[in-house]
Amino acid sequence: MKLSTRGRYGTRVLLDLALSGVKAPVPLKDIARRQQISLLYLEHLIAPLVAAGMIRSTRGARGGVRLARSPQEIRLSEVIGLLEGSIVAVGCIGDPDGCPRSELCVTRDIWGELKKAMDGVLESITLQDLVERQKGKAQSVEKMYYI
Amino acid sequence: MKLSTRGRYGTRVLLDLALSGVKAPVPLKDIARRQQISLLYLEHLIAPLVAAGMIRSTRGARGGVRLARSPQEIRLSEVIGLLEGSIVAVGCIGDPDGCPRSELCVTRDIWGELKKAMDGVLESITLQDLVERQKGKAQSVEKMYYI
DNA sequence: ACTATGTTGACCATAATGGTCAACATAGTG
DNA sequence: CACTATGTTGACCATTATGGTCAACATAGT
Repeated sequence: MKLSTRGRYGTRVLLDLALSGVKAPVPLKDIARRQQISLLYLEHLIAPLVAAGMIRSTRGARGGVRLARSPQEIRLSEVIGLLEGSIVAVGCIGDPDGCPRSELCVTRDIWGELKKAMDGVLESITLQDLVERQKGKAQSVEKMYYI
Repeated sequence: MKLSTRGRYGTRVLLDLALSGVKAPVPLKDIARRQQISLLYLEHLIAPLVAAGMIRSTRGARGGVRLARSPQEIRLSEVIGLLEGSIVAVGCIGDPDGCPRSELCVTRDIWGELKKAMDGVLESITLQDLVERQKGKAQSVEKMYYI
């Protein structure tokens, strides 16, 4: 049970975009270099984000990608949902008819609670939160170097 | 990102053992039949649980497996940990030197929080809790049939 | 026209998942 | 003692997910 690179890379890519703060399209090449992700892989990574209208892309020279919404309006739950599929995606949840003992099944309830706990965490964090945390961290590191 | 059958089957097997409440060894064959799990797969499933001393096995005729501890003392966090490995097992967590930017990485923190949330849920549930929930459910279903 | 980008679908290597098989070890039973 | 019912172990296998690459293409600037 683990988070794959998709969710992690994707989140970093979005944070990269949010931090740069520019409105102009950012070439994937730049993001790939900064985040140390293969460009070829990155192209596939962002496809679901583009499809979902979370980022907008521009082709051609001076093209690239940019956030389609403000960072306050992008929740990690949505990001992870797009890139990893449903968290704790147990077959018997969501498809109640899949399991004949769904009514009686206690363990099923547990996986549901687990999912809810994770959703809660991710729902509560927006891209803007990440940006602020990042800025805070960078600052404290700077201070450390001064001392 | 999903829970595999290992964690789910394993939990059901333990619940099965706890519900039967017998001290005598229960043959894997019986558990496999009740839980609809292939016997051959089940044998492999329980290996880590035996190795960890959560269940005890007896070979030979009239052998089988039984809980090595009381259900109050078995937490789901431990079960899932044994069967699925660490939840949200992101490489960069646990191995702080793996990632050069671990100090600065904000997303890393998020995965840590996610893990904590899940651990919290699983830590709080013991096998005994499952037993009681199950009994409650069975009862309410009975009532439904009476009406 | 040319070049710099993103898009798409095919392809591939590796590992994880879910499962089976066969050989073996061990404990009871007749 | 022979036999049978169990659990143990390691090899094996098919399918899918993961992580990635390649090549052909579409499109927008210069």
